[in-house]
Amino acid sequence: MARTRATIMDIARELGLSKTTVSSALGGTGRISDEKRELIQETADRLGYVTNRAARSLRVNRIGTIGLHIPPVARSLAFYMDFAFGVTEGAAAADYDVTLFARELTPRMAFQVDGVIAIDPAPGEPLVAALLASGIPTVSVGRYGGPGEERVQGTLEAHHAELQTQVLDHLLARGRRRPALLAIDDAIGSSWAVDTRRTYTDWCIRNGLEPRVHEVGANASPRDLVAAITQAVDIGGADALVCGAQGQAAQSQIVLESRGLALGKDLDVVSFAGAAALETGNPLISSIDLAPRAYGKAATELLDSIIQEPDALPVHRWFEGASVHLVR
Amino acid sequence: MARTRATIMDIARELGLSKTTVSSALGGTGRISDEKRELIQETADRLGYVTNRAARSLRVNRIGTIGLHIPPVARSLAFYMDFAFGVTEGAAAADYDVTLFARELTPRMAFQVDGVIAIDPAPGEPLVAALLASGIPTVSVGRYGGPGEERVQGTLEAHHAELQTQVLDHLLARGRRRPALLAIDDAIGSSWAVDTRRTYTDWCIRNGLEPRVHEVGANASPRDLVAAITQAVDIGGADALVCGAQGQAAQSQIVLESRGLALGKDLDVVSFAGAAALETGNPLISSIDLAPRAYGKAATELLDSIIQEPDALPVHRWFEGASVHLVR
DNA sequence: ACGATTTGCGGGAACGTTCCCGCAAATAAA
DNA sequence: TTTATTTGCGGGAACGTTCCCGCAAATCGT
Repeated sequence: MARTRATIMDIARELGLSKTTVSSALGGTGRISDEKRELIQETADRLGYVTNRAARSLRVNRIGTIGLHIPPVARSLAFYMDFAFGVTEGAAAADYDVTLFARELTPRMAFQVDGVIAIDPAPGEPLVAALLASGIPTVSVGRYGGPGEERVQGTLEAHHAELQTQVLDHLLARGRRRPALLAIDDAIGSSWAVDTRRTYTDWCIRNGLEPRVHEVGANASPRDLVAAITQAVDIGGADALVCGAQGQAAQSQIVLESRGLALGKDLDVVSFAGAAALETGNPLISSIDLAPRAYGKAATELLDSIIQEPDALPVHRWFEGASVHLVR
Repeated sequence: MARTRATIMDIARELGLSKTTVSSALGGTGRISDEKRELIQETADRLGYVTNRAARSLRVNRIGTIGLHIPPVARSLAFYMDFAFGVTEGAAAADYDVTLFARELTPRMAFQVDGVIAIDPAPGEPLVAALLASGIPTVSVGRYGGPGEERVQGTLEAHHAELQTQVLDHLLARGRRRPALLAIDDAIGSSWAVDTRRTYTDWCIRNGLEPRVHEVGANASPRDLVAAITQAVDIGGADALVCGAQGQAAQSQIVLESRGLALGKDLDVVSFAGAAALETGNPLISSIDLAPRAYGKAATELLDSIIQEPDALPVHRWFEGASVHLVR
């Protein structure tokens, strides 16, 4: 069909105007009468004009692409997938492409992006460190605790501590006194994983409860999970399960129910990172909805603002889109 | 650090040559003495030169980006995440970027890519249909059964039927006579889902067994899964569970083991789409490893060849990277 | 009414590549 | 030796934008 796209010159010729006029009309710059601006916009639509990103990139000296780094250990989680789509959504709005960053960083990759979003980076994650060293505008979602942290120009964080405390308080209000945390293995070491553990422990101490932490591992097999649950409930006598990773609360639900235990009565299960159809909206599971899609979009917006203003001081921003869902 | 990248002109000046010479040396075109070619390559590396994709795109009239469409229903599956990384890997090798396609297609998106990969498209998936209508080179991974199918210029398929039959035969060899299929809800309607069901049913009939199909839904909650398993085993008296979706076999494992059933003895569980750490390599679960990463890479290679040769006839290609893992 | 300013628009260059062509020197064919 | 051909390289244009500047006409201030 449309083998060769309409250019700005086609519009100009069609209307007997100059390319400059058309360009500034479309770009919203310069001084142009409203009538002409509308006229130009109209014919642009009619001709199916879409601006040639290569030409623009070349001219304005911007790549038009942002990189997205997802921690290798945890890529399978739905959270990251949703987050990625949130990023692309925000990117499209600001006229960026998104490229996924795989393991190793070739120097060329660093030059092919205007900026990078790293979600839940482990401190010292080699790819991120390399990116930072090359001076590329970088947003860390969750704090990056590794070397070169001072070069991170933007950090986006959710109110994990507050949200988690709300859920824990709710547990307390329901009379639970022996809640156990199914914590993600520390090997990941993301600020989220670290903070979660700390929030839980501090909260326990503050409320005079004994912390019960059980490691599970981000890619835990169902068997590992069962083992951890058994350990927590049978040996530890837990009366509530606080699940860190997405989906683990829902899985715990089956395990416990298959033992004849009733959620909400015999014990409670809550999720710190509720999965869409599994936990969020589950009438028996209190959960935190991290709103990954909006989270990703917010990250892109932050990155974009940093790219626009490269010399600004490092900025820390809070993501306000997360929410808790409490049962009953 | 590197605020402004070295250009081809910088290399030319440094060596007292012309940009043409440098360009063709780097691009491997034209007639150049080997000595000069090496020399140019050397200094290019030394200066950290990396070709400006915008300039190249503009000149050679190619976008340098391919779109990836993942079915909205099933995005959370690890398979698609791995597949996406396989695509980016292959794309990097052929010097493409990858952009994720979200729900709606704005006409501009269609013009911002050289081609599209659609993995497991539902027949009639609106985004894919729109893409096809716009005449963009398109690869369908799994068959696209919808309107405009004749415009699909490349199809990549794995030998699902053969692989699945191997697994089923293995079940038969182990003495199982009442295997039940946990099938993904037909709403998705991808060729994989349809073929799977058909393969199972035909195989049953061929072997004189009664087909037992239980719907589960791609985003089934653990509870739904438990219900299906209960139905299959308790009511249907199944002696083997054939799981369609990734991760369901591993979940079935817990459900069954928590009932005191021994996998491999009392009954068998197999997966038609083994998840990496959960099922593939699980000593109790036979599974098909779809090798999503390699699969994705193969898809990009196919798409690239189509982009190079736009007028070729539609091509169907088999992906040979999948494999089965049989227990014992 | 006359100068100053603003408004509306166009010419041209530049971004970094690739590619077509041209041309001298070297080499081969006669 | 003379004539063809090949080899090695450079000049210049073009891809589609954006942006700086210039300039006439319209509008304003007094």
